[in-house]
This record gives sequence, C-alpha cells and structure tokens, in this order.
Amino acid sequence: MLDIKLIREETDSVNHALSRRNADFSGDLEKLNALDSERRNSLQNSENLKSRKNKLSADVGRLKREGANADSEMAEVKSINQEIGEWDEKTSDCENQIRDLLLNIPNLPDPAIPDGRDESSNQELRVIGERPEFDFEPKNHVELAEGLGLLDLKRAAKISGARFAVYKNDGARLLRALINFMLDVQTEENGYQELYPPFLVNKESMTATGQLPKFEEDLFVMRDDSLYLIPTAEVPVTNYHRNEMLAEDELPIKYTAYTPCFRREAGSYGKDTQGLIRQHQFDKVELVKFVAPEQSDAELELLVADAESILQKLGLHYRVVVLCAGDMGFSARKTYDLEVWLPAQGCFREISSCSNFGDYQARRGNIRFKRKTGKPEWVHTLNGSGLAAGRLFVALLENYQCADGSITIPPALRPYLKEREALQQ
RNA sequence: GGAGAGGUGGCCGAGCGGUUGAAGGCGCACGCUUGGAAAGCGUGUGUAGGUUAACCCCUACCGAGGGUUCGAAUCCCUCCCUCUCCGCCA
Repeated sequence: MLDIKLIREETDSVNHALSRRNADFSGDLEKLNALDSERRNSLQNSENLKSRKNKLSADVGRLKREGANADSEMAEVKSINQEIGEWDEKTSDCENQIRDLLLNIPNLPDPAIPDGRDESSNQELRVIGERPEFDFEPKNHVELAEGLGLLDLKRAAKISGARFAVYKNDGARLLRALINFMLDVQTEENGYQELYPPFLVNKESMTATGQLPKFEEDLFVMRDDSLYLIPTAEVPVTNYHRNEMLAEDELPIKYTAYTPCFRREAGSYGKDTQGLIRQHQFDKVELVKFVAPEQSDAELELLVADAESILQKLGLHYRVVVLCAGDMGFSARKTYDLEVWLPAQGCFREISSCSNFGDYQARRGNIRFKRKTGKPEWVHTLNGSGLAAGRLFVALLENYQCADGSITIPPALRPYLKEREALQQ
C-alpha cells in the first residue's frame, strides 16, 4: 500500500512511477486526493465538536458532584452527538473509499530498473555455467520421466484433473531429496530459520502480501471457511510478523519454508500444458526476509545469491535477469528472476523470482520495527524462491540425461539419494 | 461439538461509570554516583490521525464491531482469538 501522504505531496512523481507499469492511475490519484481532503475536513469538524462535548461532559460531572443542575449541558451534548455522528459517517466513508483505492494500486517500481512493457525488455545481467552439450537428441522431462517411471500424469488427471502430477518411486524420492537438500543449504549454510507454516490462510494474510483484493481469481478458495490455499509460502511466512513491532537488533530476520503452492492458473490455458512446468500444485522452498529500510537493496543481492547457490551446487546452467517495470509483480519494487537452462526447450525458464517489496507489504500488513532511539518505522520485506522444486526436477532430468535415458545424479544430491550416482531403469 | 476462564502500553500487571492515556513493575533513554562496572538514586519514555515552520494544542485507541449513558477500559450485545476441562479424532 502506498502512503496517502506521499500521494498528496508528490502526486506527479507517484503518477510517473506508476505509469512505468503500463497502466494509468492518474484518475485514481486525483480521486484519492479529493477524498483525502474531504476526509480531513470532516474529521476536523468532528474533532472540534468532540472537544466541545468532552468539556461539557466534564462539566456535568462536576456540577452533579456539587449538587447543581446540569440539564442544559446534557441537552447540548445530546444535540452535538447527532452532528458528530454525521461527520464521522462521512469520515469513515472517505476512509473506506481511500483504502479500497489504495489496495488496488501497485507498488512503485525502483527508479533503477529498466523501462519496458513486457518480458522482452527484461535485462540479462549474467550467465553462469556452461550450456551442456549432447551428442544425441536430448529428450524432454516428460519422455525421460516416463522412461524411468518417475511420474504418472495420466492417473493424476484422473484423480484431480489437468495440471496435476503424481510423483512415483524414484521420482517421489528425487523430489523429496531436492526439497531436503534446499532446506539444508538455506538453514545450515545461508543462515535462514526454518518454518513449516499453514497452507491455508485467511483473507487478511492474502491482503497484506498483495494477492487480495485484486487477484482472487488466481487463488483456490475454500467454499465454507473463507480460507485460501497459499500460492506461495511468501504469504504465510511474511504474515508471520503481521501486526507486530520488531526490535531493530533482531533485523535482518531470515526465514526459509517448504510448502506446496496452489495456483488456479486462470488465463494461462494454452501455456505449458505438457509436463511439470505449469501445475496447479507444485512444491517450493521459499526465502523471506524482514530488514531495515537502508539494508533492503543489499539484502536483495544476498537473497539472490542464496537462491543461486542451489543451482551452482547442482551444476546447472542459468542466467540472472532483472525484470523491467512493466513485467514486475503487483507488490514488488524490484525483481530478479533466475532462469535455468532447459535443453529440450532450448531456452532458459524461470526457476526463481526474488523481489524487494520495500515497505509496501509492511504497510498493508502493519509490520514495523523500532530503532533503539526513535519512532516506529515500516520494515522492508523481501522474498524469493530458493527454489521451485518442480522446475528444478525438470532441469535436473533434462540437463543430466544420458543417451540411454538414465539420469546422472550430481554429487551434491547423492547424500539425499542413498549415494546413488544415477537414476536408471 | 459441550462447559468454564480470559484478551489492558515494547513486555508483565492493576483498574470494573466521571479527577485513567491508563497505578505498579520490567525494559529502554538521559543524568547523578564509580577508577571502571554492577547496584542505587533522579528524570523521562505508547500509537495513530488532525493542525503547525516548529513547539503547543486537539481527537481517537485498553482483542474487533455495535449499543446504553451527558460521560465507558469499566455496563449490555455480536464476532474473533487464547487457555482449562469434557467429547471426537491423525
């Protein structure tokens, strides 16, 4: 949520920043400023009357104690009360409208990120590792998994529908190994505390991180309980500190969490229909940070490095991309994507997205901290995938495939797979 | 699901119709004391909004939302959450 004061005082620069997202919010900003001044006006009227009322009520108390008559004071308060009620109604009406508008306005993009409408303007920052060479035609992960009996997509469709998967035998084992490997690296080497949060969250949590109110159609909703299945661990983990006051010396706070993620994928019907790339349910190890404002830029770089460390340990070829203003998610001010090489597709595919949200989520979720001396301030929140396990599964199969259809297991993963060196028939 | 208890400031905890934004304690900040530290003593210390150049001032806030009253942290209603006991259950 943006600061209404910032909108009031710097309407033009806010408008310009938002326009970089390929959307025109100038009408909303105008409406907000009008509502804001209307609100302050009726608030002022109400407060003046309340002040008068408080004085009168105190007089009544005093007069009654002295045994004097207070009828005229009591009568005046009664009539004032009605007026107060009218102003208060106007005030809260304005406040509600302001809030509704603010909740639907995205974060301001970082001035340093590139302009652009869509992913074609994203900027490649660096490419890491070597593109694997094959002296045979590399298969895609679906063919490989079928050959080795790692997946059962047909039965998954029977059980649940399209975009679901059953991992089976070595496939299930490999998925579990990847999750454990990632959690171990993030907790033991990169200093994250592990959380295992709920997968169903309430409306307030979804609103704080920015999924609601605007993106409800992307979420799975429980019919009878007004709970939502999480689309990412970002939601429960960021909300871990909702409505809290943190201490300066406990920052930065770093959490990692494994959760399944549930997404309706509304509007992506034709895309990635084959295999594991785009599923309604997938697994992910997430990284979340709460930091002081002046640290957040540096902490984003460290977060990306922590996500990258997984790809490096597994010897996968990938690149780092900074998203342009038009391609970035609603709540983010700056986002780096990690894209892993997929030989069968012959391209890089997103396997992690790491973002700095500035104080945007902290405002929505009321997450503050207090410096040793000074007033409460909003924390900055960050998060990133470290990494998406389903897509990592795909990358591993495709990049480590052999001519006979077997999969070489990279050494870093072997302790999690009974020291086996390959998956084969 | 049934019965009961409770939710007060960064934390603990009093208050149960007017002088309470809220006693007391802890913590924190500053000062005194000390060779230094601890202890001790003193002073200060909630949040949000409005207004202001700033100080001041005003308003609201004692889980949330309504109600009663001239006046509510205190009384009433609804909801949420926590705890205890019973039931059910992986």
